[in-house]
Amino acid sequence: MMVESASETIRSAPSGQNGVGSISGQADGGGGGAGAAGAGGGGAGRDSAAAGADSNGEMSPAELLHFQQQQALQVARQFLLQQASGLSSPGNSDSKQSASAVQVPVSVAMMSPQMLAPQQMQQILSPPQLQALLQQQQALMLQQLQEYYKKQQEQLHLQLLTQQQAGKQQPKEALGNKQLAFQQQLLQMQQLQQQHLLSLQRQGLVSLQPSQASGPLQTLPQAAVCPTDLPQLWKGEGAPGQPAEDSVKQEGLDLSGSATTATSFAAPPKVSPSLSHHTLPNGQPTVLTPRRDSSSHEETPGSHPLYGHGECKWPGCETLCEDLGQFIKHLNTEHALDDRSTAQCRVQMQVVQQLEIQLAKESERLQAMMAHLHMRPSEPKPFSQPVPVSAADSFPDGLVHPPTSAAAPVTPLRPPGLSSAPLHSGGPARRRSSDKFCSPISSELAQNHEFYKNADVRPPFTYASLIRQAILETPDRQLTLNEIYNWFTRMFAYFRRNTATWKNAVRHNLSLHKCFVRVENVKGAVWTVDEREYQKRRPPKMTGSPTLVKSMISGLSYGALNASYQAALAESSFPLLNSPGMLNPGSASSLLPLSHDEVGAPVEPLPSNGSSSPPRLSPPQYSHQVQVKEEPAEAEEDRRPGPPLGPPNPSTAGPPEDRDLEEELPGEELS
DNA sequence: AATGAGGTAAACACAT
DNA sequence: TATGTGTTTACCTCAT
Repeated sequence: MMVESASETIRSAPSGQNGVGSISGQADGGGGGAGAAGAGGGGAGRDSAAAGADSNGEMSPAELLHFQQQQALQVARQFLLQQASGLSSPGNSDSKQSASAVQVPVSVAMMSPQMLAPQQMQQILSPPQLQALLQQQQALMLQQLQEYYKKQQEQLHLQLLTQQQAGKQQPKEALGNKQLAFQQQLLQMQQLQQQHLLSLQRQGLVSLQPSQASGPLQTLPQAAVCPTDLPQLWKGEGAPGQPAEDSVKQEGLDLSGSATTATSFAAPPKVSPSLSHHTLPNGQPTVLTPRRDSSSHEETPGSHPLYGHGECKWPGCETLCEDLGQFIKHLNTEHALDDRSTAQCRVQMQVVQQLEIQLAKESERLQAMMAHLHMRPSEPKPFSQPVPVSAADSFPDGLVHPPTSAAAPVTPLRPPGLSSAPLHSGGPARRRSSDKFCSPISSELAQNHEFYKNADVRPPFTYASLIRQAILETPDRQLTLNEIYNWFTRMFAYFRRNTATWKNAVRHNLSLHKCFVRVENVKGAVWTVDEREYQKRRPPKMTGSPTLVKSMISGLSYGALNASYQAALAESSFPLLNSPGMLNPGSASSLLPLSHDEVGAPVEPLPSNGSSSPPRLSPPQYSHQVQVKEEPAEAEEDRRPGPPLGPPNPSTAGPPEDRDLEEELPGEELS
């Protein structure tokens, strides 16, 4: 016990909330503080947990692997986007085309999580956010890598030139037809490098000695960074000197390493939100230094996919151009429609194809890995839950889980539904606010089921809402404490650790909230949910909400969310799957965008009293609940002392289904 | 600044 | 006695 609690303490520290405050950086500037604060207070013997408080997020090897896989995939995707967009643009030089392109949702930057510890980030960010963040980070990384590659290319170029034309070598401009061949080779080389990079990243474990390289790939060691090396990239250069050490150190994939990794993502260059990402029309995020930022901003309107950072982005060309006009000129002269350009274009095409193939493979691999690594938790336990084990996959609510895993290999990375809540709240996702605003827990869960199941991310729901969800998912609406625990661990990777902490929290919540009713059962005590009480506890304020929703969304959009992204957010945010009949998350979300909130809003709000029962909910059910609670005296009794109610409870016997529906709608929605 | 909600830690009682 | 379960209290953070 002692041990456990001790470790718990350590772990819990990070979760503590010094959310935004801790600027000191991951490891823990905050940790100590938080710990101290937390422990310090109480008069009673709180032994200071402060001592060991170390916020290092811990990742098991499996988790780390998963994480790295995700990164690799993201990188690949990014590459594809970039390559693809780069490919498409060459033809026309007019800036309008820039509009095309895929957007990389990166706006989350504003959250400037840079200084947060991994754990904190997880708490603060929702899966979608994390994902966006990851993308952002990877975009940055890519940028770095690309620049690196370019430099390497240039070097190679020069080498070749010097070798073959011993004499005056004019930079790239002077490239003649002869150089064409070289250039193509270079491009292919680049392609190889990229692929290699991907695979290396995938493996994560690979570390290369800077010196061992030979030939054109010489650069790989530095370029081929495993996630843990990223910080170096961000810092500037591949620091040829360190790689050996770092790689060795990180090869171990120990916890600290993983923590570092996570952190590294969180602590990218300190780019101000506005600067941090610029998503070029071609979907290529550009990392802008403050200095350039301004200029790029100006350019943005008339930017060109092949133009960024004041230089030509044409493969192998880094010609500096003062402005877009000059660039256009350059483009027309240097990269006009000729053999060379078409050849390069062809190469680029191949690169894209290769990457696509690579991506597919990687995706497949990831899927397999995840299936292997995370299956365990979801596997039926000997435990035998009174309820359908299937619960994990089919929510009673009638929610249908998106065929995520099967269809989208990357699912874990991109939870289908972007929960707006977290974005909105900006603070710890679990905060009450999030609880209220976020999409219905059931739908959120349904949509991100796989994600939460596999990613060690703290779900943006309150314990109360989670407990409720767990209970409601069962056919008979009741669970023993242990079953609740199991549900938590089964559904959320996050709760597979820190057990003492969250279990305590669960118990605490069960006892604390009136909405949870303990019922004596034959086998022992089971917990049920008093929906009415649950509804009650929601503050009235949220009621109106259209405004809130809007503000929320606008808040979300804050940065530079493009319309589509916002729309997506809006959609996913309020997928009220309400209509009892059709609870198809997918369809629901797609069908009801913003309007939902309105629908949902009214429902939720009704905190005041029974009246609350959301219009369309099945009143009967509520009445049920009401009855239980109706009698203050009895209710009370019911509750705590838990006078053995014969049949666990009304809800059970009767109309589970109805309840489901209704609950889903009103309750969670709002919450 | 006050208040409420939620999270965490811990003490304590009770049952197995 | 060791554990698990429940309850309660205290303190903290955050949002309103």
